[in-house]
Amino acid sequence: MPELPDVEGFRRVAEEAVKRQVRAVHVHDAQVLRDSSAEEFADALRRRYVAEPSRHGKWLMVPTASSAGGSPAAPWVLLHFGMTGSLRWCEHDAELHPHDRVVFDFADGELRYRDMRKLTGLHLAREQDEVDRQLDELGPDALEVGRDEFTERLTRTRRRIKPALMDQSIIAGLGNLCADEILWRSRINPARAATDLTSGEFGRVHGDMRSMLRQAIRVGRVPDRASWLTGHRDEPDPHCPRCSTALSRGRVGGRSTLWCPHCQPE
DNA sequence: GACCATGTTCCTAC
DNA sequence: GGTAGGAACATGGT
Repeated sequence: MPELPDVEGFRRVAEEAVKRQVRAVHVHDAQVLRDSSAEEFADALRRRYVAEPSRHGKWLMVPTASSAGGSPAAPWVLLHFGMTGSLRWCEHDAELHPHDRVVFDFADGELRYRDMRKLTGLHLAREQDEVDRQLDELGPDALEVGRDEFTERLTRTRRRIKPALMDQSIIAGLGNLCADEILWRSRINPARAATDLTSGEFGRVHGDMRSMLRQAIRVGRVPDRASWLTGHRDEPDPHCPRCSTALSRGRVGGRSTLWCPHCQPE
């Protein structure tokens, strides 16, 4: 699941816990902790209060405070969801899922980090510096970046447009599904060189990116509607929702790619 | 068993 | 140095 719209959904889930005190942290699988042991992680967060979470690209950042309304401070929990991660608010008596790797326990419920494949995980940032260092590796958030900076950053590279869009250091937040969806809306072939796009085409991609993300955020994930390209990914013989041409499948930048050969010509 | 999967990082080759 | 391709990571679905 997790691309920008999904992580924005998880941010809203994390908001449930704001001002609540962490009673305990149960680490069921320490493999998802990237830079701390289960003990360090749990000890650092126990009795801290959750402060306002923020999102940048596919990263969710949760600061803590020493009192319910206290100012956001270290330690922070930085969450990445890989390909299969999620965050959910659960009642205490809800049965533990086999993929619930870390549970944050509060008086009236719990926050669960669930992840099947464990490709990424949770970071404990003990100082503001560590949060900044993580953010430094990311480009501007896909929802925040303006048209001019968007164009400027993407024309700096000689790569193809799809892998460039998905490069988190250029623009943060877009994954495989979002990239395909945006390029289909903009009628741009995913294998075209980024430097080959005109200024008008970049304007279109930027606008389509924003509207696509806003619509997806409303439902907290990338929808699988029939009117969206993404809604046809898993079909054996998918057709373009716009012109009914048989869709093409291939690999671009090492990722499975779906596009319409009629709407998105080379 | 083979192949595929919404992500990231590391290695090699051109 | 930039770019592309492949493998690795860990797990499950078809």
